[in-house]
Amino acid sequence: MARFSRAVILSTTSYSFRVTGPRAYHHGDLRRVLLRAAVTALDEVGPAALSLRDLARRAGVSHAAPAHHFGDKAGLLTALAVEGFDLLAEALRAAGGDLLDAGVAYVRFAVDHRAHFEVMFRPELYRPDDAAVVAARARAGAELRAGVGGRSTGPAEEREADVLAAWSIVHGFATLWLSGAFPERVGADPEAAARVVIRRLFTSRPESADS
Amino acid sequence: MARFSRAVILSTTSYSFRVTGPRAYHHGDLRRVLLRAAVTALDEVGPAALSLRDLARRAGVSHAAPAHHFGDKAGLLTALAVEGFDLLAEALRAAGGDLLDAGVAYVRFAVDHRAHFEVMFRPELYRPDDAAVVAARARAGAELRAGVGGRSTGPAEEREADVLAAWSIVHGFATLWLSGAFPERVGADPEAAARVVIRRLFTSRPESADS
DNA sequence: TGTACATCAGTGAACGCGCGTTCACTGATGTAC
DNA sequence: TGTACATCAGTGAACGCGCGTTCACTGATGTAC
Repeated sequence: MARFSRAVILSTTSYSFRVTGPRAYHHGDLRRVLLRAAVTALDEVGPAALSLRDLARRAGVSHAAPAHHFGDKAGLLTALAVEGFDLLAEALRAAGGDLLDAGVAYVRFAVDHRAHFEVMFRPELYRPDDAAVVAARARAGAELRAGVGGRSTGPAEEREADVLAAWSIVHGFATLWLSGAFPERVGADPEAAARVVIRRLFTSRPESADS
Repeated sequence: MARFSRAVILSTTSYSFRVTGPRAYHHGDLRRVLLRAAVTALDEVGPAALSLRDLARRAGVSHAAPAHHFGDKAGLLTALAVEGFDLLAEALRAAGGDLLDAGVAYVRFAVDHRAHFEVMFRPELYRPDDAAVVAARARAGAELRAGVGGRSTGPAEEREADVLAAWSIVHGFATLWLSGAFPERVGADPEAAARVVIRRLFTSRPESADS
């Protein structure tokens, strides 16, 4: 488990936090710059209006340069999804094994990394069967199960249902928050609101305990 | 309340179920045919690749015809969102005031009307401030609160949190299901799986009752 | 019943635009000698 | 230390395509008389 978490950290680092890449030829680190530009562009115009030419413009390189690194748009978004799943895995790991903290961390990740989050769960935008994506998604999934199912002592089916319930409630909260679906009275602090909502899980309500 | 539900039915009817429109000039009911074509196109290629010219091709009319009815793509998706919110309101109303039934109905709506569902919660695709959308969204919201908060007897803040929790869990389940994020072992029946997950809400888990 | 007219849904040619893709190229870097 | 060469990230011109938009038009329908 400790070794596994370490692997997650290293992987995340190599995709997102390394300042100087192993191969900085002419530009310096165009691959990373393009990924950053993609995040900005996704935040501004959304996935539908994203184009490689626009990213090249934002990065100050010729329009044909992005193809050298990612091939096409799906290739770029595949790299972004890998980065996102690794960031999520790290966020969940850092939250420890507590259900409430892990849930809040999930919501915080979605709000802080909106572009990554929206790409990750829209597999038609990238290549979900890519080996790096499959591995990164598995790492995030393992952290998710550790954050929720770890405290559960019931039968396997119950633990599985607990994981799905916790995942659903935090994913739904994050998605609805990002889309602006909640009424204003919910407030402006997603983490505080998420905390209140997540507490409703696995906590009985007197008048519905019989159902 | 009975009058309100009636209004929902009428509204839904006018947008979706009326076979002959009030104005069928040359084509017959091009507006409705284009909306149907949009649903098919959204299911096939997603919102990013949707184009008015493609819809015209599918409907067998000239490429300039859709502009007469919807102005632009956002106008068409606004009409689709209205239709979607009314269909959702009706589905929730038909489920009655039971939390579990309403939750399952929400998931069933998302799976059966995937195109509508995906557009509804992506406000950047349409005009969320359009009067018809605001009204339809309010109708669906009222049904949602009736399906969940109606059984709650606690203080207002608790009822509000209950509604957000229930909405989040069913919305998250539907979203994750549609994106194919769940592992295979969850099965192929979304309603059965949703039922198991929704039961976890407001039902205490022995080992976490203290948190 | 018949005619003349107004309405307006839908046509189709034309336009400019941004896109992805191709491909011969340039030139900075790393390395062999 | 210096030179010659191989590598390959990034260039830029060119292309064809589908898009949204415009606009004069066509022709079916409803209605006034």
